[in-house]
Amino acid sequence: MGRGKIVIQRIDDSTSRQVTFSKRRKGLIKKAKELAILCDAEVGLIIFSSTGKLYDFASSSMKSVIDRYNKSKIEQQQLLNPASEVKFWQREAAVLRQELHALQENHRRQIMGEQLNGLSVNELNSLENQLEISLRGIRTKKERMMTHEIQELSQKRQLIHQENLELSRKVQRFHQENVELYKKAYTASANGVIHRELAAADDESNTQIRLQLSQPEHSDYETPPRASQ
Amino acid sequence: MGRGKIVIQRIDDSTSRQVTFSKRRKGLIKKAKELAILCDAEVGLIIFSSTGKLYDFASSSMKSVIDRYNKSKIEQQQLLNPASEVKFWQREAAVLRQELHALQENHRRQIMGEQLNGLSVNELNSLENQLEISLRGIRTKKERMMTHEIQELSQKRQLIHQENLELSRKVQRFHQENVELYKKAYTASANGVIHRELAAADDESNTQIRLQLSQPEHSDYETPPRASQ
DNA sequence: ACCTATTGATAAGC
DNA sequence: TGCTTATCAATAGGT
Repeated sequence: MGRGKIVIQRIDDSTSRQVTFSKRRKGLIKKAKELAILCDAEVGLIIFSSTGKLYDFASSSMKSVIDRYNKSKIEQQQLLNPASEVKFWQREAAVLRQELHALQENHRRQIMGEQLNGLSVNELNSLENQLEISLRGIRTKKERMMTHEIQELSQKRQLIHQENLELSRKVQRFHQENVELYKKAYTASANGVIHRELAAADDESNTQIRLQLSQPEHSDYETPPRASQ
Repeated sequence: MGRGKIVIQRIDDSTSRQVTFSKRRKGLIKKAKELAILCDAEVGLIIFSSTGKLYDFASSSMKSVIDRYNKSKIEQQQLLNPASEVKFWQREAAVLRQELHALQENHRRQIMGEQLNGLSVNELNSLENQLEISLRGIRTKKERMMTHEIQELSQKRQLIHQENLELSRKVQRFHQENVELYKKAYTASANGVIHRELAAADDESNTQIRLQLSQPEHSDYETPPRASQ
């Protein structure tokens, strides 16, 4: 829809690509909004420009959408083990180990067996080089994977921690409200017995909350991993 | 765009809402695809119908998009937290890589340079062996460190997650108490205006909490934090 | 950023 | 759900 028809393939000219990106991104987000409103749907849209800038829209909140998405996906494929991610990396590590082992085995067979078949020193040399190159490749890959895993774990932990902080705030807010409501109820009502009960429960919760609240603040991550419990 | 103009607000008739949902969902996904292709963008789109059915599109993979989104979001607010753990490990990995590289470089210099100084083949042989032994030692150490780190991160995540669950329960309990207290206050007090305010705030919090509460259930934290081996 | 000719999306109806 | 068509909305190309 425009002055002319266009083919849907990467726009080569960087300028018009950028212009088109702006226009269409705006349109896409508008339509996402409309769909959410018209059809009472929950919609989340994430866009990264080719330059890496993030644009997003969510009818509720992106967190809610992503959580619901993950929940759906997990429900969808309950066939798979819930420990999928760890399992994945375990499998991956096993594959790498095997790969390595096979290579070593191969190597051994080569130099033990075929040496007798009269390979020249040059041939052996190139064989050795080849094997060393692939070994290095495997090591690099393994290292990348582990680094990646560490990063992902850190990120996830960060997310959970943020959630934790939010929950802490929520607890505090509730407690505040609770106290206020209690005052209202207590001053307004003639019956003090029931309320004294509630007040006691409140006090009990209160101390516990203070403990909880102090935790996230002080357990910063750079601290050694020792579980303090 | 259609036989008539429409107002953007929830379509009341359930049938036409469903029909519109089908059409517009299809259109939205098409446009998301086009944007990704035309502008070389990474796009993720998640749609839940009002009946809860999930529809999604991702130009790469949804995992990739969501990970990148989280990364972006964390980076955005990481201006406050420059001493980040991720950065630390990135640095650490870089250091290890350099160490390795330096060693290899050293090795090369040894066998390339000092060979001219008239070392015997036997001497060179033992030198090579020595270097390989120390290399292997470093690799083993590095690997142990990374594995250890992964285990620790998993454990920490698990701990924080448990904290999270407890906080969630606490929030729920508070909310429950809150509701009860509110009832007391409302029935006992003559002044209804102030309390209606409180009740509204309560409702708002309530929905948010439900979202929060539903989360931990579905994330795969129950996964044993144990890294294999 | 703004302007239109033109294409594309879709509301309504079957 | 799919097809058709009149209409409206998005946008390509230009300024």
